[in-house]
Amino acid sequence: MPVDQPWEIPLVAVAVDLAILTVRSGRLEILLVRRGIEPYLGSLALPGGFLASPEEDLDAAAARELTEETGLAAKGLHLEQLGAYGAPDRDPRGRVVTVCYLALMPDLPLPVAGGDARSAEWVPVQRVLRRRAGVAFDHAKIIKDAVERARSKLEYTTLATAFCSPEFSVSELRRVYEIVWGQPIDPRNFHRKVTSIEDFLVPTGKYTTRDGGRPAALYRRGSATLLHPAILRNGTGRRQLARLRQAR
Amino acid sequence: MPVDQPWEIPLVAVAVDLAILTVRSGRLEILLVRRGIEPYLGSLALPGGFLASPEEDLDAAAARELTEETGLAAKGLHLEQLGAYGAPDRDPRGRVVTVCYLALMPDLPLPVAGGDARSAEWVPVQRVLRRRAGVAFDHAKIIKDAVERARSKLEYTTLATAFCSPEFSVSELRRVYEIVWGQPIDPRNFHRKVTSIEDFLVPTGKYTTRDGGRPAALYRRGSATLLHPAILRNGTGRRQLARLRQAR
DNA sequence: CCAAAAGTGTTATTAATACACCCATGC
DNA sequence: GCATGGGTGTATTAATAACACTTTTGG
Repeated sequence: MPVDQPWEIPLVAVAVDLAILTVRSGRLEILLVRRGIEPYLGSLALPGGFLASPEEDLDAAAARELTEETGLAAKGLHLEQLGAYGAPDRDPRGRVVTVCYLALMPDLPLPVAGGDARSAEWVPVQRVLRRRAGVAFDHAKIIKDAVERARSKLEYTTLATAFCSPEFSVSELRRVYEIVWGQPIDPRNFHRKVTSIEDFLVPTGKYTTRDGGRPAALYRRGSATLLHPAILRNGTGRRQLARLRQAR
Repeated sequence: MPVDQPWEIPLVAVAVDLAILTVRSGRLEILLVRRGIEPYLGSLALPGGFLASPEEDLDAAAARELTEETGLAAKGLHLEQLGAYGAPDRDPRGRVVTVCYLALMPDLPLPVAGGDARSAEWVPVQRVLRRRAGVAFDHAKIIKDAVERARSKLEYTTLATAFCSPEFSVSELRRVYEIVWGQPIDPRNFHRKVTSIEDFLVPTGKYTTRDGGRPAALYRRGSATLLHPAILRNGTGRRQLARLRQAR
């Protein structure tokens, strides 16, 4: 915080970037835009931009960008701050500190036509994480952080439902977990677990057969936000670690 | 991220603030400084300051401030980014975005003499959270976030050891949990749990009687950073909730 | 009929909790 | 001796995991 010298304070440009994740065609994907100007012309980058005015709030800027990029009202979508990225050399044009936000959304048909929506496209995060898709600036690191944040929040919050449409079946919810975590989950134990957590899922009374087989009950998000007990990823528990150790 | 107009980009002042927590005299306390200038002259505030130069990295600025305020090398202390705070009206002097960092340290005698170290003092966080101590700017909110971050990280990481001196007993570690979480923990179950987690605590072979009673084995931090299974706070689990519900 | 997915029951193992009890020191 | 805290044992209960089995649809 400000202490003395109200002069010689370096001023920097502040940008707000968005890591918008969705589960689509069986994969975790992120919305990236093709850059139309230098630097990194033609590269993929996170959608975002500088503050629109010196008075714009960071959260408001993130919500504005989200609407601009997806055409959707930010209201109803999950949007949380991921962190600030401010390495001095991260932008060749000069000092830019970016505050990045994480957004989660279901697989919606994007009316990608809004003012700023240039060539936005969904890119599988694996392509970015495995360096198959080069992304501009330090965005690969940001995307890595965003994915890890999403992965860990599925464990102890009800956020997985943010990837689902308003009405979803237990197996659709399970597929979200499986895709985000990249590992299979026992359908039977999962069903029991999520339906027994209070206020996590509220039955709509409706059923669907869109996944084939016996009709599945449809649920809406409940009011719970924290999961107790948590739904833990395999591979991080002690038992799993011991198993891995044994298997060499 | 930068899209078009390389002009008319609002420039803002970027500050780096520190929420330095420690466990001291049986309480969780935070290092605050008494402001010597307007605004909020005379109020308590988080230590911090503007970037020293347009080239300074955010993490480096946080480490520099930490050293300036505590006289301690940032190396060895836990320092992580908490988030960016950028409400447009948070500083009456104009637009300031602050990137806040969380630092945890043991109860060390601070050689508070370093250049910038004005009147730094340890303040019990309860005094701030309960609005007994007015703090400048939006720092009450930042402190609230810092404490909540610390509390939740004790659950699933080995961070509690950051509050302990290099060699500590199990009960000293337990006291950290009890103080940060504000609730008693069964000493016997705690002992068993922490000593059974691999690479959490490494025995030094030494013993101490500084807490009275039978000599306690001294440990150093192990290499583990994540706890599996986690050490869960009471009051958040299902059983506890059910109990509370029953008790009305 | 069969395939496929939904959902229930059962059992074994692991972890959390509560608490009885013994141990090793200072005084 | 006694008080104090360190540390182990054990029984109960809850959560996890593995998997057999039944249900209900589409074709």
